[in-house]
Amino acid sequence: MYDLFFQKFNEKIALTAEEEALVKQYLTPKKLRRKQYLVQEGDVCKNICFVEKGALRAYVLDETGDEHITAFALEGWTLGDLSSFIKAEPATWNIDALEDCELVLISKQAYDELLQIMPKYETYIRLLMTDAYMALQRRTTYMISLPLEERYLAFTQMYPTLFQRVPQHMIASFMGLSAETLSRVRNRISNRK
Amino acid sequence: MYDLFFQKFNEKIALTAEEEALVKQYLTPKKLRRKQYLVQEGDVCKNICFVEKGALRAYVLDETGDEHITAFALEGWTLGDLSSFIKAEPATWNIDALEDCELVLISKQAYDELLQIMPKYETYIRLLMTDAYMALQRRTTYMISLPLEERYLAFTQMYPTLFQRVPQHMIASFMGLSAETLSRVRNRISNRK
DNA sequence: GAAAAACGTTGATTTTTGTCAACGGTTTTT
DNA sequence: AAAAACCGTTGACAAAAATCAACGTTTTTC
Repeated sequence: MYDLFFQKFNEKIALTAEEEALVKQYLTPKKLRRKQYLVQEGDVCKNICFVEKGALRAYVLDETGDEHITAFALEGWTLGDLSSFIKAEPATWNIDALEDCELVLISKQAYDELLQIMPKYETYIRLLMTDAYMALQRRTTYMISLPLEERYLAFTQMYPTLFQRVPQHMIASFMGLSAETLSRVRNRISNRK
Repeated sequence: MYDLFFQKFNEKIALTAEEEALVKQYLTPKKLRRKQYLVQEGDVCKNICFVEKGALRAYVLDETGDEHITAFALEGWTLGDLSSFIKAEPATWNIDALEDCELVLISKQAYDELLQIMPKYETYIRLLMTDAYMALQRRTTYMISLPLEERYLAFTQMYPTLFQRVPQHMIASFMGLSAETLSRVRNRISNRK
C-alpha cells in the first residue's frame, strides 16, 4: 500500500523500520476513480497526495471556460495545490484522476506535526521541494527559450512515460498550445528525420 | 552588511544572537559592479547569492544568440543557478548585475555544513524553497492560462518594484515576448481605461 | 452491442506575434 | 563634451499560432 512512497522516501533519506512505522501513522490511503476530483477550485487543498498507482492532472479554467493543464502526476510523483495547502487558502487549481488511482495522502496537520517531531521528515520535504523547484525552473526555461519543435523534444525527454500515457491534447494544454498546433509540430518533427 | 539577510531569515525562523553569529561565519560578502557576472554558462555555480543591495538577472542564450531572461533578483531575494549549485554541474544560466550590488554568498560547502549542524538552517532553506516553488508555480500558471494583457497586469502586481526598476525589454524577455509586443500590450491597456 | 463521446489529424482562414527598420530621446562611455 | 550605446515606440510586413470545421478511428458509456 505504501511501498512506493517509502521507496522514494528512502531514496532521499534512509529510514529505519521504526521510523517508517511512525511516519505511516500520519498517512492516509485513498482510492480515486477516473474523473473523480481530488481538489476543486475554491476548496482548500487539505492534502498533498503521493501517487502509488495511476495518473492525475491539475488544471485551471480561464474566463472562457477552457482548461489549462498546469501539472501531471504519475506513480512516484507528489501533487497538490501547494499554495492552497500551505496557506490554507482556496485552491486555484482543479485536480482530478486521469486513471483509477491509489494515493497516499498527507493532511496539513500531519505535515506540520511530522515536520515538528521528525528531522528526517523535514529533510525529505526540503529535498522534495528542491527537486520540484529545479524541475519547474527547467520547464519554464525551456518554455521561454526553446523554439517549438526543440521544446517538444526536450519535454519528451524530460517526461518520456508521461507523453506515452496521456492524450496529446493534454500535453498541448500543458505546453500552452492548441491541440492542432501540437499535432502539426509532431508532424514537422517526424518529416524532418 | 548582513542586515537584510538576517532580517529575512528571522522572518522565516527566529535566531538568537549566538545563532546569528554562527551562521555569519559561513557567509561571504561580495560586491559586484554593474554588468559583472556572478556566474557564466558552463561554470559550476559555486554560490547562492542573497541580494543586500542592487539588482541581478539570470538569462540563457538560445541558438541564435538571443538572451532570454529566466529570473531577476532585487534586495531581499535569493538567486543562483540552483541545479548547477546542487548537482555541481555546469550552469546553463548566466547571471549578471543590472546595478552595482552588495551580495551575501553561501558556498556549497557552507550550505551543506549548515544543513548538517543547524536544524534552523534546514528549516530556513525548506521555507525558502517552498516559497520559491509556489511563486514559480504561480508564474507558470499565469503564463499558460492568462491572455497577454491580463498576464502583464498580473505580473505587474506580482512584482511591482521590479517592473519600475528594470528596462521594459527585459520584462518582455522574462515574459517570453518581443519588446515590441510588450510595448503594444501596454499601449492597449492604457487605451482601454 | 449500440450510441455517444473522445481523440488525432488535416485544410482553410483569421488573429496574434515576431521581425525589420526607423525615429527621437535618454543614458553611458570615453 | 562628444560619441556611442541603449531605450521605448511606431509602422509595414512576414511568420506563427489559434480557430473553425470536418473526417475517420478508437474508447467509453449505458
